[in-house]
Formats: sequence, C-alpha cells, structure tokens
Amino acid sequence: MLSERRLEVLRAIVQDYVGTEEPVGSKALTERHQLGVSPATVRNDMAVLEDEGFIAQPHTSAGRIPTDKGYRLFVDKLAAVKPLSSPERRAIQNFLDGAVDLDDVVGRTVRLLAQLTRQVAVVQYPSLTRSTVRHVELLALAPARLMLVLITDTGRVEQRLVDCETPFAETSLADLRARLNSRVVGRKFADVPQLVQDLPDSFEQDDRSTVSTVLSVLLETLVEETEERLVIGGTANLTRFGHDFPLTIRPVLEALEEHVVLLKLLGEAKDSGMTVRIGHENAHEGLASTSVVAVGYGSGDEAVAKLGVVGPTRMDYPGTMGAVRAVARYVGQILAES
Amino acid sequence: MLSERRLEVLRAIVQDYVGTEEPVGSKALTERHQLGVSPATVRNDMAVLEDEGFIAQPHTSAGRIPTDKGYRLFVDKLAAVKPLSSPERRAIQNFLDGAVDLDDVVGRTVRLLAQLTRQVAVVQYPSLTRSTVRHVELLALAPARLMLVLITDTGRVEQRLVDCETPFAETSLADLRARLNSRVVGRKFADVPQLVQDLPDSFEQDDRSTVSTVLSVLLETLVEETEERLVIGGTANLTRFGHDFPLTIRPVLEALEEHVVLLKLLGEAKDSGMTVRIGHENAHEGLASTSVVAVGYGSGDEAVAKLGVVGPTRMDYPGTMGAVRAVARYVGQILAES
DNA sequence: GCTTGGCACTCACACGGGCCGAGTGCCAGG
DNA sequence: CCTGGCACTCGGCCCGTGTGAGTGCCAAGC
Repeated sequence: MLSERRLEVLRAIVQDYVGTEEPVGSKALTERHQLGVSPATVRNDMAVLEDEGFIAQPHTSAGRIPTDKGYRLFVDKLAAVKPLSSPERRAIQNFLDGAVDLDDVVGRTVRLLAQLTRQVAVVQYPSLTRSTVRHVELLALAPARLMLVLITDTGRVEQRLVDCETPFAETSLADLRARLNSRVVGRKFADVPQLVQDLPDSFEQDDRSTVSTVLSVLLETLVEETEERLVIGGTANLTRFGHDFPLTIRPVLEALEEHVVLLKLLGEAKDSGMTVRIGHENAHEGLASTSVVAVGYGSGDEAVAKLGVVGPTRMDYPGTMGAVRAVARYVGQILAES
Repeated sequence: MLSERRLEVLRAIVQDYVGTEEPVGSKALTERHQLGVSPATVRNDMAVLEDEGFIAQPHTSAGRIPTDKGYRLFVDKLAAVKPLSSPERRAIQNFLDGAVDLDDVVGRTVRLLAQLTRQVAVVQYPSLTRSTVRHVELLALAPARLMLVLITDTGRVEQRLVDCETPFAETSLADLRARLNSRVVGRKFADVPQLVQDLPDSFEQDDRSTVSTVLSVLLETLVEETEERLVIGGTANLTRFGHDFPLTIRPVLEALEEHVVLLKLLGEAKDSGMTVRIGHENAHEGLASTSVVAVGYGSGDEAVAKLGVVGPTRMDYPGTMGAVRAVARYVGQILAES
C-alpha cells in the first residue's frame, strides 16, 4: 500500500501533466505544490511509484508521466467530480431549452458537450427498446402500401414502409390501429413482441396475412434498432492533442466513424453512475491513447441511452466528469418535459 | 492564349502532382510523359505558365505545383469526368440497396462516398421545401396536445408537438386531417403556406383557434427546416493530407462542424450539373486549401438536395467527379423507388 | 523563331558533431 | 527516513557542411 504522501505525489504529477502536457520532474513538483519535502525525497517516491507501474519515463533523464494505471488510481481514489459553476449551469440550460424536436435536442447536446469539455462528444439517441410507446400510427399511402410510424415517450419517431400483398380496407386499418395501440401504448417497446403475439388471431381470415406483415415489420424495426443511432461532435478538438498526432489522431477518427464500435463502448458503461475507461481499458485499439467518460441519461430514473466524451488519457478528469454528469441530467429533464 | 503544348504541360503537372504529392520538375515531366520535347523546352513553358499564374514554386529551385487557378483550368478544359468501372457501379448498387429508411439511405450514402473517393463526404437530407407532400398526419397524444407528422415523397419524416389551448374533439381532428391532406398531398411543401391560408375560415368558430395553432406550427416547421440537416463522414481521410497538417486539418474540421457553413457552400452549387469549388473560391477561409465537389440529387428531374465531397485541392478531380455523379444518380433512383 | 544542350547558381534538406540543461540515481550525513 | 550534493545520462538545439534536384540563361542548331 502506498503512503499518503506518495498518493499526494501521484496526484500532483497527474495535475501538472494534464496542465502542461510535459513530463514533470521532481524539482518542478516541489515548486508548484506544498508537499513539505525536498526534491530528493520526491525522487525516491517517484522511483517507488514507477516500480508499482503508476508512472513512467518517456526516456531516461526525462520527467515522469502517469500510466493508464496511474490515471486509474487517480480517478478512483484521488479525484472528486468537480461540480460546474452556476454560470455554466445556466449556460447549459439556456442552450438546451428551445430545442424543437428530438433531433434538435441531441444535436444541441452534442455541441454543448463538445464545447464544455473541449473534447469529442458522443450522444446516443434514446434507445427504442428501452423507451415507452407513446403511439403507433398506420397510414395508407397507397392501396397496398402502408407506413408504420412509432413514437416514443422521448419524442423519437421511427417509420417504415410496409408493402402488403393485398389491399387493406380503411375500416380494417382503423381497427388494427386501435387494437394495436390499446395493447402497447404506455408499455416498453421491449415488451411489444410479447404483447402483440396473438393479435393476428383476433382478425378475420382475410386480414390476417396483412396484419402479420405489419407486425413482422414492427418487430424487425425493434430488432434492427438495437443498433442504435448516435451523433458525434467536436472532432476538431482532437487537433489540440499532442503535436505528434498524425499517428495519434488517425486511428481515433477511424474508430469514431465506426459507430458500432462506439455503441459497444457506450454499452459497456454502467447504466447509472459514471463510467471512465482509460487508455488500454478500451477494447478498441485505435482508442488506446484515449479515455472515454460515459453516463446514462433518461427522462425518468431509468437510462434510455448513454452520452459521453472521448479525449486523451491526459485529460482533466474531474472537470470532464462534472460536465458530462451535468449535461446528462439536463437532457433528462428536457426529455421528461416534452 | 496558351498553346496546345503548354496546356499539355499543365495537365501533366497536375496529374503528376496529384499522384506524387511532390513538386514536379522539368526532367521528371519529360520522363513520365511523351511530350516530345526536351526538359529545357518544358522549362520555358513552365516559366510562361508561372507568369500567367497557373503554377508556382514553393521555393526557388524546387519543382512547380499547380495554383488554384491552374486547377481551375485543368477542371474546366483539360479533364474529362472519369466514369466508374462496372464493378464499382455494382458495388454502389449493392451497398445502397437494402437501406430500410431515409436515415439509412443517407447514412449509407455518406459512407459509400467517403470510401469511394477516400475523402470527406457530405450528404444533405432531402430538402423539405423542395419535396412533395405524401401525407400529413395529426395524432392526439393528450386532450390538448397533438403531434403533427409530415411525410415527404422522399421518405423524410418530420414531427412536431402542438400544444393547443383547448381540447379538440376526435371528429374535428379527423375533419382537419382530411381537409388538410386533400389540399396539400401531392403538392410541393413550398406551396403549402399558400394552399392552407384560408383553411381556418372553413371551420366552426370553436375550432378555429386550434386549427390556426396547428397551421402555424406547420408553417414554422417549413421555415425552420430551410436550415436543412446534413451528415458528414470519412473525416479520418483528412489525415491522408500532407504531413504538415496540424495546421491544415484543424480549420477544416472546424468548418465541417459548422453545418451552416457547409449548407451555404452546398447551396451555392448549381442545381444540375456538377459544381467544383477550388481552394480560395470557397468563401470560408478554413476551406481555403480544400476543394468541394458537389452535385444535386433527387428522385426525379429536380434536385431535392445536394451531396458532395471535401478534399485537398490536390485531388483526383476526374475520379472524384465521376464517383460523386454516380452516387448521386443511384441515390436518386433509390429515392424514386421508395 | 522555336528548340536544345550546356552551365553556373540556388536552396531545401539530411547528416553529424558539440553544447546545454533538465532530470535522474546514488550516497553519505543529519 | 529525509536531505543536500554530485556524477551521469540523454534528448533537443544550434550550426556548418555536403549533396542533389531543379532552375534560369545563353549561345548554337534546325
């Protein structure tokens, strides 16, 4: 176990390195922090911290930088989430109010988060399966062609074309619409398959095949949409990373383009509370030099989706975590109101 | 006016420079192209081309690189749009088929375009105002709260909440829905304001205020949505630019994040035919070292939106233009079918 | 008058040596 | 266990040199 002072030294190293982006030496540390000991002592502590794998030297006779393990310890034990200042809070609220629809909310959120953290922001659309059905609509576009529209309580709207083999009378359509809605409105989308299972049986023989077609499209949509959508912003902030970055930035941009990867990453985050993945803790190797701070958000207690930021492992964790958490809360409020 | 051979020299310079990314000298030119003259002659031609501003030297005793003006001449006079190979065509078709809805079409298109051109792809959603109304739906979510859903012939769906002051009977709602649709279905969204102008007058006094509310939300949506949505992909390709790019890539990423700027850029492109904007021809200064190749696409003859790519001025214009045109055509087909 | 080979000139860039200084590890004394 | 002192290491910077691609110009040739 590391002594109190050694932890203090680690904290100081992390803070300085995050601030200056340069390896930090023993002398500079004692000058900028009241550790109460001499550089020589700090050197000894550093040697121990290096043995334990919390810090490393880029090369001999350079200062130390934290390792992933060092950041991990910092985040777990040494850092408190930094609450936002009240002007910041007001700014968030002002920025998010005035969104006209879900796309707008998500778009504003991603820009806000990118601006606040000065990093890359990632916002997932509210998950269909975790949302509640507000309404299901069926529209006849042509005699044998319907449009199925799903509306969630978070304001998300999904639509699909349904091509039927046979035309469908308007009265039957109204009937189906009514019965469908009475079964599913107010329920979770996840429960819908079960709720509509026996629906075709209650229809006349003639309509049964069409009803089945509609339902199969409905179920397909739910399955497909487990591959959720997400929006990314603030990629220009990547250029603020080290100066070495042709090699650094490329794999990150590539990883960000693969939404599947990102969704998996967000999916691994805990539903409640904040999840921080540091460097190599991220499965994807393009993100080995980045950290991901993610948190769930939702209109009520349950999370309907995740949002977060991707930044260099050398980031201001307390500040970033504070911003992410605050934004998630406000977005939840906005969704609950709409 | 430049002689035939000098144009040929310019073409050779552009081609070589695009290929090698390095300033091209007189000797290398004669070796790689059958110009039928000696390096000395080419040098003289180059001196003329430089006087006229078509090429420039990065520094004394280096080869020449084309200027924006040089690329402009190349694109206008010297380059033929390169048609895609048939495997490429098939790949496009395979990739775009199987899209389930408009979001999916747009998403696939942007990825396809980025992959094909190895540059940054930009795809605008079909414009509301330029599309045709397929259906307008009104749903009662709560006694005094409606949802307005607009569906275009391109498959785009927009929805808005409408909060009314007074509850609205289901029969009146059905009535409004029917009258609204009978007026606007099959018409351009741009004409909708005019078409519904006198609609409130034909309703009972009690319902008039609600009808007005609904219509005002409808009109607002049309106005707001002239700020169209767009999707960007392939930003990782930016890293393939020169090796100097911390400074190059940053402003480009920033410009790309400002959708308003991009929309303006696309808006300046001609509706039909292809538009190529080279380097400083782009109003935005962050894009001064990039070229934009854009083209309109649509389900019929008229363009409903634009798509294109953003890349370094040093790009393969014939190939890029070919890819952009081909993709636009296929997307048009897909939209027409859905 | 255009084209060509020859020639001197110009730089960007790569290479290598030397200096500097931040930072370390170790050690002996408090 | 802390501290000051000391020798050592090594990356980064400056600078002089050499090299080669490429140019501009000129005089001769077709």
